[in-house]
Amino acid sequence: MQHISDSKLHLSMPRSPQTADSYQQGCIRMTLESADLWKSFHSSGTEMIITKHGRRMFPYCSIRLSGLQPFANYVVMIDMVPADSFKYRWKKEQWEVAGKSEPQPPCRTYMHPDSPAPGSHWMKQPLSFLRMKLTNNTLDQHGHIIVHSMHRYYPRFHITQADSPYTVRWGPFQTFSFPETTFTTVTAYQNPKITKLKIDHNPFAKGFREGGTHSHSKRCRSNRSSPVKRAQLEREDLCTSPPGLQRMPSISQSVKVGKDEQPLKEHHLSACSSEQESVHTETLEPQDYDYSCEEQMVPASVPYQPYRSLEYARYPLHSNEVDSAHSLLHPPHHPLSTAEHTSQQHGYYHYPHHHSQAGDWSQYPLFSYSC
DNA sequence: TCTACTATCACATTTGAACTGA
DNA sequence: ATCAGTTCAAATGTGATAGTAG
Repeated sequence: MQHISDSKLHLSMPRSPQTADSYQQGCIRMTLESADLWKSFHSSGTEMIITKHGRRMFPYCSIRLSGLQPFANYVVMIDMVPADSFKYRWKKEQWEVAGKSEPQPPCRTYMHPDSPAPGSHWMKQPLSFLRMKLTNNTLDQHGHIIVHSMHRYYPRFHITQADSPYTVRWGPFQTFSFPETTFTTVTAYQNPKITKLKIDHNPFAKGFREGGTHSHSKRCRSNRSSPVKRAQLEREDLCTSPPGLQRMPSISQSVKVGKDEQPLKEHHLSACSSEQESVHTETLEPQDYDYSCEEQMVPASVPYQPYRSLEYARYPLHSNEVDSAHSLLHPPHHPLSTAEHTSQQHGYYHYPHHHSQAGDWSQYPLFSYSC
């Protein structure tokens, strides 16, 4: 894992003799849009509401890409990675560890609706994952990303050259993540600072807030629409295909930053498929870099850290200790790692972690679902 | 009793079909 | 006939909170 001191990630492209041309000798860059917004949330401890039927993220993931081959097709995906192996609770105005994490829910990967698209398309404008939803319903049938409540996650972006979603699993991946996008999942907001931030920045939040109808005594608990209508809506939602363009105004600001370029550990990639899950494997041989799949992250320079009791003091997370914090926020793992791990027969990745509790997260598929 | 989750509310915003005019 | 721009109804998403479940 490499640490870079800014929000622009910079990756060396794998040089393939078969496909190499002038463009491939460049590098893929990914910039987090709304980095300032993410950081302001992160400084208070970002919380993401999750619901049974799926809830959008706010701030939502939006990135800018460069360094792609203009005429080559790419698929861009996102998934959620546990930031650590703890469960949290909100107590006395702060987050504290409430024990070990729950067993990992079914992992899903959300494919950007434009995928596959040529590099020129991806580089033309920022791409957002506004429509991606998070749910705590492990039986979800809508393809939403499944996460546990009261756990910490961070989004991870994957880019691969592919002409169709069905050939994705055979290609080399480049993986990116941003520490400031780490968040805690909740079913109801805990930190009032986060609530205020969301109301200030999220246009949808104004509707209810400014409506002036907060009195539940006036409310009629009967449904606004009949059960038949509601069921119909749910079916429609099930069939909804993502529209192309987003008209929601962007509040993002691209952050101009440095350009540290760091080669990462090697990943030998192989793949096979099950019904809905693909198997990506790698061997870790630091002497022999491949770059076929790599992940780069940026350390967050933000004061917020969850409170940890003495019981967990051996896993310090302090803003002054960027490296140790980073190893917790972003364990030195990779989705396409450790070929020998037996679980890979079932389509999981092995994540090497610093501490034993992380064993629950050691199996992590890249694709169990795409939407 | 406590904590976490779910359902429900009203309204601003988004979406896309329908319409209009060049 | 086609395209671009406009209008507007329906759909969507939002945070707060009472009720429920464990």
